[in-house]
Amino acid sequence: MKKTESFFLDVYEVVRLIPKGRVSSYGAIARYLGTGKSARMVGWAMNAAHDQKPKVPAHRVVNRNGMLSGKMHFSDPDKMQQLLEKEGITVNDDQVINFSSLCWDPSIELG
DNA sequence: CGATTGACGTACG
DNA sequence: TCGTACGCCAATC
Repeated sequence: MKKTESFFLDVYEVVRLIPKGRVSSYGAIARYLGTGKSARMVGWAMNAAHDQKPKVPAHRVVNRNGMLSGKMHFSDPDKMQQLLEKEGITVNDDQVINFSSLCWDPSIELG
């Protein structure tokens, strides 16, 4: 069984579940998937998210600080912030404002 | 097969 | 508050 593959798909699935106008963190997703400390694997999965047919809203995934650490990996660095602002999320200095309230933790929201 | 890297997070000083 | 160090695990060199 391709463990890594299911892990990637699982990450994409969770990311798609992030409601519009909300954001999540790599660590929160990692913990929900059971990887726990391996939040890097979530980011690594995101690296391949561009190739996914169902478009993955990777712009809704930021680090635990609410900083757009992955903006540079988008087609255009500013695209990520534009998408977030388009959904009603305020971004300043590559950082999500009021992130604490906007943080969408799957381990909590999904139960 | 060993060393390096990385869209992270926590710990320590 | 900020910078450095370490762990985590898979992919890449």
